[in-house]
Amino acid sequence: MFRPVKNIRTFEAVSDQIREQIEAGALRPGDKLPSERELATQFGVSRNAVREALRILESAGVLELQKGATGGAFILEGDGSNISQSISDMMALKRISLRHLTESRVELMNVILKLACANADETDFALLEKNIEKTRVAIDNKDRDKQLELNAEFYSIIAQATKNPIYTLLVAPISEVVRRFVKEAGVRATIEVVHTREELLRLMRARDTDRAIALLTEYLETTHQAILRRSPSEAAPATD
Amino acid sequence: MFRPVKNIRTFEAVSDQIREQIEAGALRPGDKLPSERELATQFGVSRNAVREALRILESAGVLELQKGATGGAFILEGDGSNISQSISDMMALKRISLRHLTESRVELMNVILKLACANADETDFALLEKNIEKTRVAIDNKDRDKQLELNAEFYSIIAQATKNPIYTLLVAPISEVVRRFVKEAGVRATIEVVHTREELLRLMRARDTDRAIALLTEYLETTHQAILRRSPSEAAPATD
DNA sequence: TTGTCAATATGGTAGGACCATTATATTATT
DNA sequence: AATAATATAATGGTCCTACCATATTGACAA
Repeated sequence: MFRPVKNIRTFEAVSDQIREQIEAGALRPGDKLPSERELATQFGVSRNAVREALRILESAGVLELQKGATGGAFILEGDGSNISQSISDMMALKRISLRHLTESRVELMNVILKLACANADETDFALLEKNIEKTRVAIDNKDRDKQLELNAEFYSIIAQATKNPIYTLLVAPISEVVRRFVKEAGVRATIEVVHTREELLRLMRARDTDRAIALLTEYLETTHQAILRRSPSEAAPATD
Repeated sequence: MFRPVKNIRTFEAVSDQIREQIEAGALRPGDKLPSERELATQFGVSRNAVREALRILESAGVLELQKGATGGAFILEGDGSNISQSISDMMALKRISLRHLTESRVELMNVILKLACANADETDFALLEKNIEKTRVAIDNKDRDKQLELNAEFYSIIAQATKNPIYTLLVAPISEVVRRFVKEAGVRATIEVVHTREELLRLMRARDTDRAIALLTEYLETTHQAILRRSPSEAAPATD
């Protein structure tokens, strides 16, 4: 029984070491790393290798790179938005069908809404109120991009109300893919969505979990049907 | 009202274009990209920029780089396993706690198990049976790595039984992170897990959704407690 | 046929050069 | 003295060239 020959690449060794420092707590959010040139000499590698390592960590949302005299690599808080990007990537590779998307969206939102009803506080409700109001304006102005953005935000706020950041991470990519479908299909939002969300907010405030779930499920299914009517091509089954 | 000056970096433009090709379906899993040098000339940028773009996509789990004469960048299937690294990062930055992870795991598995009970066919059951049998052997042989691998596979099979690839995508990274914790904590598997899973399989075959969910939830909570007992440091509350 | 070795294409690493941006120090101007 | 303009320096971003390590292929010899 032999051990596999280690084939670690230079830039991996560098990014691993930086990750270790973060895990150990030696590097904390807000900290600044030495410059690329300095890191290169400290690690004894080329600046290229350092750059690729930093690039990985940047795309992972671990740090941020700033230009200029006082620039450099700064450790971030980490909001997980990169995870959403990854899930989006995976969905693109899987060629997710609308049916699969809607099904998981309904199930996920059921769970999230249940937890949100239980854990939401007045801050969350206020955010939802503000979001609904902005949505009303966007619909009046026929600003579709803004409206789609607020749409994703709405579900994101509900996810945050669960007080478990993982749900926020899961919701974002799903909203993103839905947004793509909606945009392609050219589905237009009516003022009804505002009414539905106001009603949903009322039910959440009343902690009426069951009715809230029922309302949201019905609404999501309606959206699903609207997209299907507009773009029958998307009704085709995915590759798996 | 002015438009923001676009400040997109070269390697971002490259990785974005590749991502677009994937989203559009022009690039599919298994496809091979031109060599770095060829891409550099096609994009009209330096090989450095191409490499950084490929590095990002590689770390995102979108593609794989192979050395040698017939090497190159190959588009991957996208199984979501790379996302686990991002989740680990967020946990290192104290944005996600083990409690968060376990809670969402329980909720997610509840949903998945419900759908799996409804949609699983004999093929899925056979896979689960084989997995359980292999787990029994691994435990007898005290092969912990193998056992942890089979553990993740078990949940993956259940996710696939839902016939919705999104769930498979979501389960993989969570299983992976849990695996890491279990390994670090040194939690040992007993033959009991085999019994539990056999019972779960029985319930699934009987389409007894409620009892199946209850059993799995209890088991997952037990696992959570076992990890906490072994590594009290992880019990520390997160920042939010 | 089989094994050996050279050729070749690919990703990985290195080092140097220069550009664009940003903050700071310096100088000139009012 | 206060302010504005300018030079300076540090940093990330980009490009180029060269070379290394690896993996496949094909030629050649045993």
